[in-house]
Amino acid sequence: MNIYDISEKAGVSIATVSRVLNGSSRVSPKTREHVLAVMAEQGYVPNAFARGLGLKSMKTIGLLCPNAGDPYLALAITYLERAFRANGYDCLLSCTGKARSDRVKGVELLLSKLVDGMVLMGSTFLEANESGNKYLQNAAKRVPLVMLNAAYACENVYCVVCDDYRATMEATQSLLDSGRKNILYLYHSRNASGQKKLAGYQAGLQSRGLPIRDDLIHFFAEDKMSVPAVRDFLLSLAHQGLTFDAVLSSEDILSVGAAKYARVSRRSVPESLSIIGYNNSSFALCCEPELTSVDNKLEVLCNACVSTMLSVLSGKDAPQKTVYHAELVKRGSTL
Amino acid sequence: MNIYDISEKAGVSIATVSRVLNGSSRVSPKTREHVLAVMAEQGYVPNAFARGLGLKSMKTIGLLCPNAGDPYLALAITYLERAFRANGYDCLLSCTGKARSDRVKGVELLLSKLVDGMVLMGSTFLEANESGNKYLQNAAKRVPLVMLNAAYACENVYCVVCDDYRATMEATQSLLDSGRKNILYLYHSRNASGQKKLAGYQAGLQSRGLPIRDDLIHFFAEDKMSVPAVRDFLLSLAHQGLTFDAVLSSEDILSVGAAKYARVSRRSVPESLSIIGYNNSSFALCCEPELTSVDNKLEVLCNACVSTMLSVLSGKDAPQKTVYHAELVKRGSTL
DNA sequence: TTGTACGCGTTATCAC
DNA sequence: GTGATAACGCGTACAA
Repeated sequence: MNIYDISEKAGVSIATVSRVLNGSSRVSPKTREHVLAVMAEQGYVPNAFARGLGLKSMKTIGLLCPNAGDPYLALAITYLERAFRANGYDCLLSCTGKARSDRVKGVELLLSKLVDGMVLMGSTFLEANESGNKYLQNAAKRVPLVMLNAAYACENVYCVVCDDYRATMEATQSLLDSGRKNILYLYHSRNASGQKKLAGYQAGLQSRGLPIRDDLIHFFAEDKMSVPAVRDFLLSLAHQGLTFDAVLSSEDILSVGAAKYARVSRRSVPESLSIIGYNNSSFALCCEPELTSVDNKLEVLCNACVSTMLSVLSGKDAPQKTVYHAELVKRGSTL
Repeated sequence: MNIYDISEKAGVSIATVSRVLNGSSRVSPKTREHVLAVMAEQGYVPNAFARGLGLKSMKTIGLLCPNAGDPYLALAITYLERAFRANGYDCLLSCTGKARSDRVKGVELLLSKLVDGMVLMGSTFLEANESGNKYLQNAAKRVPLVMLNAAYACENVYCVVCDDYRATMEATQSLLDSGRKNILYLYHSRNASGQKKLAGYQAGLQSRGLPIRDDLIHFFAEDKMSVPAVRDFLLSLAHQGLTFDAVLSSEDILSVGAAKYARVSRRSVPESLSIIGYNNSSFALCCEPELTSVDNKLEVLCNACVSTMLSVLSGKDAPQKTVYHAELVKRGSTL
């Protein structure tokens, strides 16, 4: 069942059928009705490949993420997909993993599928050295790129970020201003966003005249980022004699580990230990008391990604960079 | 840069270029080398739409899920996408929500994009009445359907499920055999899978000669399925005088709520209250003690979905239904 | 307002 | 082995 069959059964040319199909202007209401009736009767659906061939687009967006199993990124996928779909675009998903070669391959694969644009989720896709981002520059020559939570200045690359630096700085200041002296900082990623968060923590300390102490800053590799692992690690830290009265982390799950440490070692939260998480996820609600957490407005960011992309695709100009401010959601784990 | 350009620069016909491209049969090693060299030099990538038009396939699988924000489904997406990609297929994601009309639309939209097959995640896509599943039957006439965690007997529909019934039955028996008398059952979904779990719980009770008590069975709507909400609900139940010494749930997060209830009301786990969750997710590790949980082997199920789909697509015959057995992972929340 | 004819970039079927 | 050439199904100038 193709456009020729319809044109024949309807007694018109394929051009007319095509016009009806594309809601195009000049078709007499009468023939339009008739053609539509025939199409409905025959259950006709235009061939997407042929259409794509002609239009050079199948209205598809590539979604790249290092790992869709991460609840945070999973949420982002939901938000992005929903918004794109509402605007007539489908999403091709590509979970590349973090290995550089796989990420590059993922980008190329999506390009080879002729997506209209790509959204790159998280700053994992950014390399420290400029030459490492050559693959992004090349991709941007073919389709618009929108980066979520990553900042990269480049032609045809648009960035939507939350101000992680300011967020952790303010969280740190909030802890200090409530009387805390020794804030443990736990983080799980050294990518650009992870570095910003760390820098914000350090800036927060310095803004109150406190030194940056390496013994209060700890990194967790991905496979070590489980609640029990963090709990045990903090237990060992305390056992070694390290003193701390607050924990700030780059991920709620790390802070849940801290809460667990507190319970096991009978330290009361928030009286003896303040805890702040990041992402304001369901995990923040798992603890007793519930965790104060930085809400980085994921849904807002995602919607901004989509509307930016749509603007670019429709030829309108869009902001190269959009920055939102995170919000500290205060709950029972802080004074 | 298309196949004509390459053929011209290489001094061969497009037929030969096409043969080289498809690793196809009889091409002299010499010309093959030459053509490959020209393609590499020109950075030629064949047009996916044109290829799709000819082959009637773009090697794309449609992934349908009611809600990718659900960590469980998010994980499933990761597993499925990874396995399909490893086999040369891309995934078109469609998060439809649970409304019936949207689900039907989602299926139709993927069909209109000419996917090679579809994976439907969760039994949300199954209706109770047979006529409600007409849309699945129709879809199955066009492409193979694989259902994850849903059983539906129909031509060209393949199902991969975990035996939820047996899983909750065994979990229930395990609780009873450890001396528990009054098991609270909390669930969050009334779809086919949710009904199986509930039935398993009931069967477990009856297998030990206990009655099914409606006052011990409670449903949580999606928006009520948060840790604090469950905690508060259990507090109110206890306040009303209901006695229970164990909680079994259809979702880890519900059980986390139960753990929180226990802490707030100073009931010790597992001495005074046993708790079992479902899915064996990260949430099960958030509590102190960690939760015993039913591991329904999601990754195994997903891989089975993919290999089933690949078999069908390659013309081999595949099992109409594949059933796996869940495993009760015992942790500190049970005796 | 409607129809004709060509282009889009491949794959596949023939001949040679 | 290799090369013409016809599909594949649709969009769209251009003509009528």
